[in-house]
Amino acid sequence: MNSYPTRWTKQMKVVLDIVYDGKSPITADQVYGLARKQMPRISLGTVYRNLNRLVVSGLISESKVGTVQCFYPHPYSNTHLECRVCGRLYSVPFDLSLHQVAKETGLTLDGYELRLKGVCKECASRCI
Amino acid sequence: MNSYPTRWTKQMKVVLDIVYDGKSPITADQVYGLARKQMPRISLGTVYRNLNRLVVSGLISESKVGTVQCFYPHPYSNTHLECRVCGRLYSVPFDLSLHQVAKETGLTLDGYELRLKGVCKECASRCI
DNA sequence: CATAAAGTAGTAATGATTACTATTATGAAT
DNA sequence: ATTCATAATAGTAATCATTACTACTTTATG
Repeated sequence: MNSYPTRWTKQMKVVLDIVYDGKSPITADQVYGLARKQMPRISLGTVYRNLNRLVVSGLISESKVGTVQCFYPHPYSNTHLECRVCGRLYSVPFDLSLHQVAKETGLTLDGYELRLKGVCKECASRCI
Repeated sequence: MNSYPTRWTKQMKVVLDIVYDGKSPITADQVYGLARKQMPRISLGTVYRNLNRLVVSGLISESKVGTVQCFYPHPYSNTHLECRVCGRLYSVPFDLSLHQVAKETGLTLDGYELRLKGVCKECASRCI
């Protein structure tokens, strides 16, 4: 599916630096916008290709927020509540012990995404 | 975002029955295919609209598998491993106590999706 | 330097989902 | 039962993130 990087190109370095410099999750399109400032002719396909290669190699991490992929400089875990009524996504302060899960399952893990499905407090209070 | 059903239509009943009768998760497109056998002129948009309304009302559940939405007759929880190298999705026999999570967070929950991020055994053994 | 393979730019295609619009069906009030 | 406002539908077009394709360029290596 994803290919492993074999050559270290200028475009790959630009993409990597942008993800590393970012303080918050960034989308492929945002990386594209920033990359074009340094390298105006870089193409969106190249940005996607390099982001995916960097994920494969473990240099950056990725997770889906809503419908779009977001990229992070480091392994990343999060918990969200997805309200089935309003469809909104809420960040939830809940932590899973990745170490414990890795132990129980015998898997090598970098991070997790926990999507809780239910009804948010606002929608619940409206008695819908 | 999603609208709440106010009228009980034939199309809604057809969609609901198909999801209820299914033994396994079903996509909107599959529901559309089955619905057309009973109601040849039903439109895909109507299938989507009714599926979403049924989710909002809590009569059925939904979760994303890869890039597509899947629908289930009952609240549904699952754990998957997403391999960052090959991109494949593996079902993992790990259960989270939803009751415990609900207690800790104070939320009303129907189910969860836990996406573990790491490297699958096959890719790990290839030493990539 | 030569050369094969990997990467890139630019553009077109994909595919699930949503939006739009004219028409039809529904349910509450008369 | 008939009327009537409005919710829902069919059919089609549009979105939009992501991937695929192709001719050209760059890279690593003998």
